[in-house]
Amino acid sequence: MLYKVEHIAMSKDYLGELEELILLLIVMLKEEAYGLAIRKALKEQANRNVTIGAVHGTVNRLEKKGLVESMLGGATEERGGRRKRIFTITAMGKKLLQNSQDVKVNIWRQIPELSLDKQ
Amino acid sequence: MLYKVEHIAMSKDYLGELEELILLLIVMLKEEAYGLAIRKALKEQANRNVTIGAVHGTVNRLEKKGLVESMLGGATEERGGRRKRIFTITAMGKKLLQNSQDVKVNIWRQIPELSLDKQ
DNA sequence: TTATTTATTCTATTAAGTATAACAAATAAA
DNA sequence: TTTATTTGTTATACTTAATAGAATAAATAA
Repeated sequence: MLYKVEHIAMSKDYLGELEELILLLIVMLKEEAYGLAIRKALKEQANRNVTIGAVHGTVNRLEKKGLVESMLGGATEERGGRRKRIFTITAMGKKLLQNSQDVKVNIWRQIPELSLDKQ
Repeated sequence: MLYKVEHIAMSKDYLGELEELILLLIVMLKEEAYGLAIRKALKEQANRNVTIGAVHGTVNRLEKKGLVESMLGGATEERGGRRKRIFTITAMGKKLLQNSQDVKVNIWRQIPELSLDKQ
């Protein structure tokens, strides 16, 4: 059968699961918020093993949506390797991140303690 | 070019964004956790307008993963309409839900208040 | 120049999220 | 006892997010 397809392009007003985590980690990591460091933090903080490709895919999406900005780090550090691409959260990113957490905390508050106790 | 595709089927140990929200709402709604009520709660609690198809798609996925169970509600209530399919969270669901929130709360705790203040 | 290190980008694919329409089952009304 | 109305779930088609794995790029060191 046929379906009417009416696609109104607009940026979602909420974050994907990995998007939220990575956005949080970018805030946490500050000046050290770049691809590999984010990947490491995901492992340490969330026990998540994501590939570096997945991390970059996500930060690029976040940047496209205007939730983060990026700039290249200095090249004159005494080490080999390419320059880091440092990410920082934007005002819009902050708002969305705060809201995502608020919504969940609010629901948690409406759940009586016993509901989630281990039997 | 060619890529080796080695698919090891295994259930992820974390929740998608909507999965987490709906799982939380199922706990909150208790005996009233069925499709339409979940949809309504998403609107009220998270300001999310998702279609009923999206809700059922998600709860079915959650059940397939063993994170919720469902059973049909009584039919003898004084109202028309089909019987409700009531969802309850499983022990595994609880564990995952608790962990998802713990991870995020932990990162939030490592972020100095000022990092997210409005300028 | 070549090797090593540190990092990002590209390609292909699966999984999650979504809208819309169709269908099903219960009671109420004709 | 059919038809309407209400309340609900299922099916289909599609877009976006998440992912793995390989390739590429740019910096310093040998």
